[in-house]
Amino acid sequence: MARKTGSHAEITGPAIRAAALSLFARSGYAAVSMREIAGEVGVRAGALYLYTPDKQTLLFDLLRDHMEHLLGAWADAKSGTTPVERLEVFVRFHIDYHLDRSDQVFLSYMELRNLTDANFQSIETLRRTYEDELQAILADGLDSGDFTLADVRVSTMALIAMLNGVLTWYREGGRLSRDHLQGIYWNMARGMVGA
Amino acid sequence: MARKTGSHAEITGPAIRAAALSLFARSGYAAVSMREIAGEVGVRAGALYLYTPDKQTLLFDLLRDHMEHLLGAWADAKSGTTPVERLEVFVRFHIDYHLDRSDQVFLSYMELRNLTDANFQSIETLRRTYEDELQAILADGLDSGDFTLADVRVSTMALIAMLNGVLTWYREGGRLSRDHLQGIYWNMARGMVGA
DNA sequence: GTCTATATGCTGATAGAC
DNA sequence: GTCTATCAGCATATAGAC
Repeated sequence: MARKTGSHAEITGPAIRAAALSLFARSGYAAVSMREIAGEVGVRAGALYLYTPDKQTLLFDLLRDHMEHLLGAWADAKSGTTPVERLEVFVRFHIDYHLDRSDQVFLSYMELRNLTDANFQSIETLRRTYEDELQAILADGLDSGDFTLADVRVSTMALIAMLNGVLTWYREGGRLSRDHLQGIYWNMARGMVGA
Repeated sequence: MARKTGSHAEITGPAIRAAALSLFARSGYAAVSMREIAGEVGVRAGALYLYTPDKQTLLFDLLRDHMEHLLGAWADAKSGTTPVERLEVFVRFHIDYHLDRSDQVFLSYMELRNLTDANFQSIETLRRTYEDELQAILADGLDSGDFTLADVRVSTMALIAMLNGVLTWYREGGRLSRDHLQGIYWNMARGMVGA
């Protein structure tokens, strides 16, 4: 039954977060005003403060939810027995996730510097946890002799940077299908780690 | 002979640009005020407008000068006859340049969205010119059979993203020397292109 | 060349009516 | 739950004194 009052808590809350995500991703946190976000949602600026104590918390909640969702999705997706299999799963998962949630991903590495120190540390911990998942795969592959690489940490950072880069240029519906793209990146990743 | 007037045009102009570069890199263009820049230089906000028509132009000039300097430095540094040699020179040059001018490089891919459309197009053209230098090396190596790669454009973007990533984590004076770092990245790059 | 003073407008956030 | 009205402060940029 649709309610007849002016109450829209279940709608407005998520709408505010969606609008903030989209606007922050497009223009940057510092360049977006609370009035703009409210305008996108269809309410006045004051109404936003029923859903967030302040603008900083709005950003932080977006980043924290993203990181937690990413870690949960990876926990569900991770599979494979050999390091090579597990690396391939990681590469394909990472690309899929980044293309499906490009705004969240983009935000989460563009707006880190606009977090307060405490909030930044909190996000950094989550991000490091995700990096460690890849690092563990590489370390296992180095031990088992499946991979040939000079430095596990450097390879981890290089792989993540390479994969993140997809966001800066790939557009769905263009020359390359997503599956084809993943295949190309998986080949490059394999070459990077000497598999 | 030192002049005795209050005129400091030769000092203040560059100082403004240096302060803007540093502050924009640390906090982001939108979050930095003209007053902050002036404060860093030791003048009042109004004095900045003797050196730049507005804040937008100040940002644009920093990015344009960076890109032009990068292209000039690469023109001086590029060498090697075989594609493999030329790729190694590129990898080492790119890392050196990025570590030597990390603020400029960081700015030039964090603040693109704060440029006006016309200014953005201008910077994009320069950036694409640089990318094309790497892309030409890969295309030559593919033709000659020195490289094995599925897609020249994808490999170009992947290599650049991987190399840019150095900025996000490498700190001079740490566990790895710069030369060691370059060697590791060169090995990974070689693996990526099947050389 | 730099200063002070100022214009005009937008900012994040709050108080109280409905 | 949302609105209107408002606060105090800071933004970019300019004008005119020195």
